[in-house]
Amino acid sequence: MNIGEIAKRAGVSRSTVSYALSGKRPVSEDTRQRIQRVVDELGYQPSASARALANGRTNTIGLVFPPAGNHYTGMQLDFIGSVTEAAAAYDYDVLLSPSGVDSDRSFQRLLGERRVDGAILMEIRLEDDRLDHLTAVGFPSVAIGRTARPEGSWWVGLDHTALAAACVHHLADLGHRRIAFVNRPEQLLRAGYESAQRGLDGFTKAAAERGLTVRTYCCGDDAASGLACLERILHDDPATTALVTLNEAALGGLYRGLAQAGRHVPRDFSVTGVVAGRWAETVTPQLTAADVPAEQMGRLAVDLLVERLDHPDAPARNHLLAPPISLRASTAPVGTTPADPAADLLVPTHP
Amino acid sequence: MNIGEIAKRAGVSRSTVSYALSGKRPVSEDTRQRIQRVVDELGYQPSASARALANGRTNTIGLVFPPAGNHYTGMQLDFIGSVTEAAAAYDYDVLLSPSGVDSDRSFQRLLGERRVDGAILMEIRLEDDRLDHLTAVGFPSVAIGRTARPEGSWWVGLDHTALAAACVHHLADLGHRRIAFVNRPEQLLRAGYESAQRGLDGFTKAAAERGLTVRTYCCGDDAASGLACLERILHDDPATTALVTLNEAALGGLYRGLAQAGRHVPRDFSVTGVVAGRWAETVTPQLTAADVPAEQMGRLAVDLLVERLDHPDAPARNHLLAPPISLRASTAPVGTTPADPAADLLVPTHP
DNA sequence: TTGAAAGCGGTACCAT
DNA sequence: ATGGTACCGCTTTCAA
Repeated sequence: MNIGEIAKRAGVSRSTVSYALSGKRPVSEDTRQRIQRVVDELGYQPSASARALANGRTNTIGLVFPPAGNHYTGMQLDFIGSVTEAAAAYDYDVLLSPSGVDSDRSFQRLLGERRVDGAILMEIRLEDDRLDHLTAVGFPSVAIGRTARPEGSWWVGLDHTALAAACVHHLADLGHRRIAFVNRPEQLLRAGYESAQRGLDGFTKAAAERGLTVRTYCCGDDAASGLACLERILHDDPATTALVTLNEAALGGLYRGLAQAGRHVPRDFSVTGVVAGRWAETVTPQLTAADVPAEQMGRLAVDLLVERLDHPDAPARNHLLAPPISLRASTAPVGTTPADPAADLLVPTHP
Repeated sequence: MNIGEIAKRAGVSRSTVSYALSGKRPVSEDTRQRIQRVVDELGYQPSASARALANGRTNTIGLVFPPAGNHYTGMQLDFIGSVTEAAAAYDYDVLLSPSGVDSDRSFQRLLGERRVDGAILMEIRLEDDRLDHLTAVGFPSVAIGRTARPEGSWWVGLDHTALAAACVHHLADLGHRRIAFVNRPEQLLRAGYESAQRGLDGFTKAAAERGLTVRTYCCGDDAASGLACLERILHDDPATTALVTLNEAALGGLYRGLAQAGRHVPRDFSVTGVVAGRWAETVTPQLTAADVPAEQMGRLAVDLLVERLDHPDAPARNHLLAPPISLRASTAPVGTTPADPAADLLVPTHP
């Protein structure tokens, strides 16, 4: 079923069908209706490939993210969801590309074979060869995250430095003096992941400013690593009373480690960090955290990209977000005394 | 940069370039190398649209899942990840389509505009108009889940009936007599979602078989709903000692509800269900559950689809999985006495 | 207001 | 072993 068939049945030329459907040229109401009737009857829809070939646009955007091995974090997945739905609202489809670096086959296909009109990149590194490549060839793209020199480029990012610092100040204000930092995996930190790097930076500086005693840790993206990490923290400095984490996937393990060590949250130990909101609410006690507005960020990234696609020489735009800390139940003043016996939980040495 | 340009520079015809690159016709080693050199020099890659138009294949598969509002469950997201990576291994790209029903624009585009060679569908309903449509038009697809009449079609599914029943038997064996069932949201159950329907069925029958007293609940896909649901459970029958859940997203809320009600897991209350493994391990205590092998299922679905695409008249194949219950820490014999004082936790009325 | 025809960039058949 | 060319299905310019 192609446009020629429709033309024949409607007794008009192929171009007229094309124009009737696209509205790019006036068509007499009479023939327009005749064509529409045939189209409806046969359920005709133009071939995406043919159209893409003819006018050089695929109406598809690429979503690039590192292959996560087995596990994506909740945050990454929230991005995928929100980008997909925001794109659907513009009638764009989303093509997934699990590519951590420039040279990944999937990334090459996306660009080289012109499968997409533009791309959204997740998990940005401070020096990101994928972005360098895209910028070099002038390919329309928007980053979720900032490189080391984000000026003049398109992105929507989180102010990880400020967020981590805010967590430190929150804990310091509560009287905590010895706190730990639980980062993403060491491999990612070393690769220069923006959130890991800037987060660590913000944490370290704020802690120095407040004169706190700190230790920083890298931690695998899973519960087991979180548990192990927490054991190291308490082993290295049993007097630690709080931690800040960027590692959402490890959160469950951190909590379990605290429970196993007999530290009650938040009475004996405070936990906070930067985590997507709805995941912060699944743990008990609910996590006091700077909520990553993944939904909003995905939508903004799509808005930006669509704008850029519609106006090829529009000046670069971006959004830097710094959501406030949502106070929930995982932080408390250091050295709180139990308010009632019921709070006296998880303490192994109990008469 | 197109194939004509390459041909010109290499001093051969366009067809020779095409054959040299595809290997579908012998080309003298000499010219092949000459062509390859030009290709490498110019970084030529054939246009996906043109190729798709010419040979009728896009080398893309569609992944169809319901628009989830804001929240995808961990399981859904594991599917997306595993399907994408499995597809990448076959050099297929994945196009996302957030479509719950046949009539969604995105679904229409996928099929009508022939954007993909085949599709994988998630969140199957017992009567699924999307699948009916696909089958009717003979479009290659594989379902993750089974309809009411799965014979002769392509799918990879979970034996939800058996899984829910296994959970019941596990609890009954531990001595539990009054148990609750926490299902997916009512709207999904009524829409005929396979897991919700078959799971409920399996639970109900197994409970009857064991002569248990049960209540069944629908519950929203989020922590707050889980908390509310648990409160209802204990309100409706305070003597309830265990629950089975299919609702992964509510799990955190269920746990919190139990803690708030002063029920210690697993001493006072056992929790089990059907949940993706890595999410079962993030909660404390870790959930004893039938682990949904999302990673494996995604891979199998892609394998099946690729096989179907390569052999258009291969007979339908499928995989029905019934993973065993992984014993972790959230279930225990009913009425267990604390082994040591440390276990004496979360009980409000404590001297 | 409409039609004819030249691309878009490949593939593959038919020749040589 | 290689070249010429029709064709995939749609868009758009040029003409009428």
